[in-house]
Amino acid sequence: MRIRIDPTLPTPLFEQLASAVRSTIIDGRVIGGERLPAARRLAEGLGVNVHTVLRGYRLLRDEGLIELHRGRGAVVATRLGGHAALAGAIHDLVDEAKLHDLPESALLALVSEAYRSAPSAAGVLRTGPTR
Amino acid sequence: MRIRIDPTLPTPLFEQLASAVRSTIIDGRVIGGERLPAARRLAEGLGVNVHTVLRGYRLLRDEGLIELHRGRGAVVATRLGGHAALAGAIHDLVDEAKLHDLPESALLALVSEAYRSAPSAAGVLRTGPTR
DNA sequence: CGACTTGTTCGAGTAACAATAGAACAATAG
DNA sequence: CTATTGTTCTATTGTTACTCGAACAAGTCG
Repeated sequence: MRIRIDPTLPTPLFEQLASAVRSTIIDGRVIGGERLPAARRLAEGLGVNVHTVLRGYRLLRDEGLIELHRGRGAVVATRLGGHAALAGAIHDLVDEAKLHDLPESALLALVSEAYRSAPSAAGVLRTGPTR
Repeated sequence: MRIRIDPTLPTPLFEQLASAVRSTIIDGRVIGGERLPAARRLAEGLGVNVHTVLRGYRLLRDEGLIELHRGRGAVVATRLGGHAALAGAIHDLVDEAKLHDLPESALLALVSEAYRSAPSAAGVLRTGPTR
């Protein structure tokens, strides 16, 4: 896994780090259970503070993509298969958006709003007879 | 067209305003060529500064959704059809994301990264056993 | 023309946040 | 036990974002 971080970009460092790792997980380039580098070591390698790396890791943990354990480090969550359809849906959407010359910011805003107004997965998954 | 903004939310006011107007346009609840309220008047009605409203308008203008003209006001851009496929793609993606229990923040990050499929560089990360 | 409307630009102040740093702590591995 | 690794706490620094006031410029309309 190769991660690129650019301090000159407006995007926060911890977010760049999280995005890079997230992509490798969603794309299936790392398998569940695989161990990520220790925060202190990675921080040194990237030339950033340990807290910055840990913040990125914590972000991914909150998203359910990795697990953090003291003494054991950061581990890619198992039971993460089937993201292929997700990656495909994302690709389709981006294609459609660029077809309409819709800027990234507008696309994100629309997705965000759709996410909030959509029913939760749990609700869709059946909760007994509807009438 | 009813617009509601909440100063207590972490989302910037101008962004809340832009999102509200954007939705009404994408959903087709306002027709192309239709005129939006003048910034000063809308600002007074919402209890915010004129700049806040104008910044929201400017955001939509940069997205190509409206046009701004001095003396004439803000007008919904014509030639905005064909967003149906876009709305569909968004819906599909959100469904898929919720099926995987993927949080909104993670979804937005993935879409964002997919949109600009040309990252920049500096820094390396290796996976596998941490020696 | 001339008064009015409307968006634009300049400048500024406050708040929020990112990033860094040091230290001590708790759980896990070997 | 010893070393590793994430967690928590406090603190500082620099930068950015948001909101706002006032003056300006371009257009509209009688």
